[in-house]
Amino acid sequence: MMFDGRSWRKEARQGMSGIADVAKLAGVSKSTASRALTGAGYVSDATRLRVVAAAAELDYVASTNAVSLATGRTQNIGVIMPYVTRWFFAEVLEGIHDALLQRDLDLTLYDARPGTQGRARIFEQFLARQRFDGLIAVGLEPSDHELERLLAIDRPVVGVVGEGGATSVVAIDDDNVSRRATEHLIGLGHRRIAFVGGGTGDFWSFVDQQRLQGYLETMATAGLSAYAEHAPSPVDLPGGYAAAVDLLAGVRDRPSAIVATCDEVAIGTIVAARRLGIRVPADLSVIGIDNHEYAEMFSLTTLAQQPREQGAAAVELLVEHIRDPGLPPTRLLLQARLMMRSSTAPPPGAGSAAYLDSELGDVL
Amino acid sequence: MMFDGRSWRKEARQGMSGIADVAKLAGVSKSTASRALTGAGYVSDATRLRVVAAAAELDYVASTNAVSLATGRTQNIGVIMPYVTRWFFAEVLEGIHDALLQRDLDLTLYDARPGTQGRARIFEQFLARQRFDGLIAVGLEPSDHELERLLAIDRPVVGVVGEGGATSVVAIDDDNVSRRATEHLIGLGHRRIAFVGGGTGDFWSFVDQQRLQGYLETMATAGLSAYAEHAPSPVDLPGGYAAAVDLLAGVRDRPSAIVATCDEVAIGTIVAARRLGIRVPADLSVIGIDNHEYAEMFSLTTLAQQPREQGAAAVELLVEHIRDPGLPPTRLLLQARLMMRSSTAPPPGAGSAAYLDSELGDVL
DNA sequence: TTGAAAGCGATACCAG
DNA sequence: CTGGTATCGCTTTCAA
Repeated sequence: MMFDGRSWRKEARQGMSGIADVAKLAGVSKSTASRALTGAGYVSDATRLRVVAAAAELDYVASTNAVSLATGRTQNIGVIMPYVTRWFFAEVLEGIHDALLQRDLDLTLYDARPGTQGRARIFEQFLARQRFDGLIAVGLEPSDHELERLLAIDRPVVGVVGEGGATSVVAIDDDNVSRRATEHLIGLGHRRIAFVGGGTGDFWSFVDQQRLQGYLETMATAGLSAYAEHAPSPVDLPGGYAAAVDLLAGVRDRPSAIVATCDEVAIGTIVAARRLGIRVPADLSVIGIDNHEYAEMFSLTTLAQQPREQGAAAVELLVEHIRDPGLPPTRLLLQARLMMRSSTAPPPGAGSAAYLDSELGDVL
Repeated sequence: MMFDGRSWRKEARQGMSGIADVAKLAGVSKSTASRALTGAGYVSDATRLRVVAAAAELDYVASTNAVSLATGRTQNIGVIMPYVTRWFFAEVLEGIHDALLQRDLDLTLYDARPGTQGRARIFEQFLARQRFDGLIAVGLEPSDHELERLLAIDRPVVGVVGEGGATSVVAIDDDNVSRRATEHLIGLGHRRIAFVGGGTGDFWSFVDQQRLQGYLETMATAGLSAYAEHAPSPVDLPGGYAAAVDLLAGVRDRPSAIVATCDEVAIGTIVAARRLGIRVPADLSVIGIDNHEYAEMFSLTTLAQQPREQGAAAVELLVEHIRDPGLPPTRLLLQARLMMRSSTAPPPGAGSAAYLDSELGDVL
């Protein structure tokens, strides 16, 4: 006895034609149609053409669910990140998105803001669904428990920013980057150099820790530890602004230069300085890390990283891991480039005595 | 003859247990297990408990692909927007994301930047796949052809920002919003009021057109058409900065107040003014639209909209449309609220003659 | 209240 | 090179 299973959902793919329709129109079997369309297996050129024509004729689009079920591949990549509103993350996201688009892969977004209930749900429920062939984790900094959940999913994971360990990672060398920023300032003749940024209490991100570390070590190496000073702040523009006001306002012997943990903080610092009547770079040098979209407008000297490229590289890496699950974890380190603009200069009383940073030569 | 179809992909769901395993462990049939887990159909409490326990025991997670294939529901929502890096869009995205998370729905992101090849691919290929039960289009402003593709997909669509027409929309009344901004300035005694922002050539967004329109009409109504002036600029901070420099630098009889098309442009304007030695609000009043995260830091008076709420509302609307496909299109207009800060004041020579905007009363 | 079996729409094996 | 058929893992009908 025939049972019409369609009855309970006759509207589901209403109008959509399936591969059976294509096969019928082309006068071949479903198998052949499938082979012709996917390119897997032998099909004569003649029939392929007929099938392709039929598919076009019918506006055939394969049901991804059916394909996924049959192949075990979702053609979808998960992206999980702690912020989508911050510049770096949004840029990485776009880089990932564009790279995926080119490979015909979809992107499912998980916005896992630290400390939120949503984040917990993502780790407990959403990731377990494994609606993706692989996952890109951007600056995630998972807790031990979260990491465990992450490794429990049976799909390759690639990180952007951070250490990696068991998974592949693309990042810049954060320690080295703040070192170069600091050295640039020292090279200009500054001694009293402060570091602005990094967490306030709860969320001290790994990246910021590394950058502070690089700064401190560089100061120590230069024998400038006594001048080292750290003004913590939320890692955004208003945060940098507030921290800079605290650091600079009404103080007589303030630092002559500042290393900011990122451009947002650096720009906040510049805005604060201007408001306080402190001239940049005449009275105060500021260097950032990022090359934010606003950097040029504020003439900010910075170490440029390319988040879009990092996103694209992560996609490449992930795709390789999906193709070959046996691949060992890689650590891809991208270089940051010093962008000389005019927020840094020799310190106030330095005159011509200041010597130029070696890297400056590359630019001039 | 038995054929073991698993051979070609024995690793696919390795370790994952299916509903068959759950059923076996609970000592029931797959059907019963399914009913117990999904809550559809009759199951005795006793067996339900056993099934649920078995599922927990095995860490059972339903294969979304199989579920989708069987039910025709993907449990996934598509979000398409022209930018993910701009404040408003990123905020809406977070609002949508969080609302979806609560409803156990996934989010697939389509970043359709105007004029890019990727955008074309999204419309031609990705949307056609219909990997979602519904779509939210944020400030998309589709071309005729794009709109056609959009309507061709057999799924409900909800817009955020814009007109809507055939689809439901949540938005603020852009025309009215710039009217109120302009009236606020006029109320303070300003006459020479310029409008900054809006497209440069190619992309004149609908929203910006409406806001410019509202400004022009308000000026006309107040008999101030002669003073009206429009400085077009890219709709971002550097764009506002550049436009403001052009508008204000080295001019003797410059405007005493500016309506910016959004806060990013307004802030760019403030930064430019400060750099030029023009005091805000003493010499120049600036009002924006948005209540951007930086607005407070720049003491920006603005008409606050709540993008997160708009995103959440869009989700709500969309879910209703999915539940009941017959529902007629709705247009949900949210109110913007005037946030008085200190970037606006009576014009330079006004003294006590300036009268206060009626809306000011609400705040004081 | 439960179970058996027919789909959902594709892919991939095997035989021809 | 092509076609028949058994899956992928789940839901839903229908009969018991």
